[in-house]
Amino acid sequence: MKISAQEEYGLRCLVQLANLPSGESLTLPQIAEREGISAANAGKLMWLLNKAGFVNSTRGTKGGYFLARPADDIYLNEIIKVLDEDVLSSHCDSYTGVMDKCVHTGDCGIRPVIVGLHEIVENALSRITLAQMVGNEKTVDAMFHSIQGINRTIEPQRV
Amino acid sequence: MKISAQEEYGLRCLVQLANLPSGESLTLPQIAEREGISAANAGKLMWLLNKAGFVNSTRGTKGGYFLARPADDIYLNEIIKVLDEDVLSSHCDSYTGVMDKCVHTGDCGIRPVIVGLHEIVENALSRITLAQMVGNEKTVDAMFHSIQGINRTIEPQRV
DNA sequence: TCAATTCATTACTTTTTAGTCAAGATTGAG
DNA sequence: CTCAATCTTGACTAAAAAGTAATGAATTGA
Ligand code: FES
Ligand code: FES
Repeated sequence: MKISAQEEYGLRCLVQLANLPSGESLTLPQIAEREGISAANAGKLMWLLNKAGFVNSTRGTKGGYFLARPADDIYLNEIIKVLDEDVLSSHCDSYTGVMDKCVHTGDCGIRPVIVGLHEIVENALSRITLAQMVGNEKTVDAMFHSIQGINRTIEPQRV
Repeated sequence: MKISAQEEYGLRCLVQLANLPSGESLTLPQIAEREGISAANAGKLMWLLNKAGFVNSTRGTKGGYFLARPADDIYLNEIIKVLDEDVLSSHCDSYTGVMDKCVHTGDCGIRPVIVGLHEIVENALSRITLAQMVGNEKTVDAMFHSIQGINRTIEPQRV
């Protein structure tokens, strides 16, 4: 269970844009430098994010990328869904071994656990916006734990 | 954020062994058939799990694999740690782009989120035993949600 | 003993993911 | 208009993960 390179770097690039004063934009070399990746790689990531509607771009001198929507309106689960295709809905089509379909047809004790795990992650991500990732480590860490702390699936107790 | 093939199939093979009546064992072809993977692949997985101490094996006719410990004593996070190396503790060494180290030295808003996500998963897995994955889909699903429901990180409220 | 069965280990091949390159298109400045 | 800066796009290359093959070693039973 790990995050892919595309998710990691794509997310980082978006945070760089979210970090920007309103009206400004970043070029590929600028993004690349700030994240320590190559400009070519940044280009590919921004292309994906552009296609998905998270960023807009302008060409030519003074061109660059900027967020297409307000950062506090973009939730991380939307981003992750674009950067790494959704496996939650197709688990049994993805891990088929040498067969065409999962062998545990119908009754399966694995699926609820794996799918449940992915749901937990999805759930956690859907509570965080891009805007909330801007800031220093301490602030973001506090935000994360505060949000996840509220993530209770238990019913309120009666007193 | 997805589970790797090794995690998926390794876990499945262990569940097959956990499913077994006490004293019995499964050969590689048997495991392979039950999981719809090749015997060679099953062999590699079982080799890993054997090295890690989750299963024991006997050779020769009537040989096979069986759990080295009681299934209700094996937690999923231990298994996953063996099947897919731990990324939780080394995030900034893994995604370094073209540099040697992460660029956001010291103060980073990404790390707490990524690390936090992995912690959530680790946490969820550490609450489930292999024994709890034996059973039909409905039972396991109920077990999973019941356990995760209790997974609250919020302090008890004062009244 | 000897042959069949089974695990053990390492090397190899294939597939997938990650990352790079190069040619093209658009924009703005002078 | 022309040029340099910049994004766009698809093909290409490299690296990592997944899966296969082959050889060797232990065990059992005839
Ligand atoms: S994992 Fe797909 S049916 Fe069990
Ligand atoms: S992700 Fe490593 S320092 Fe930010």
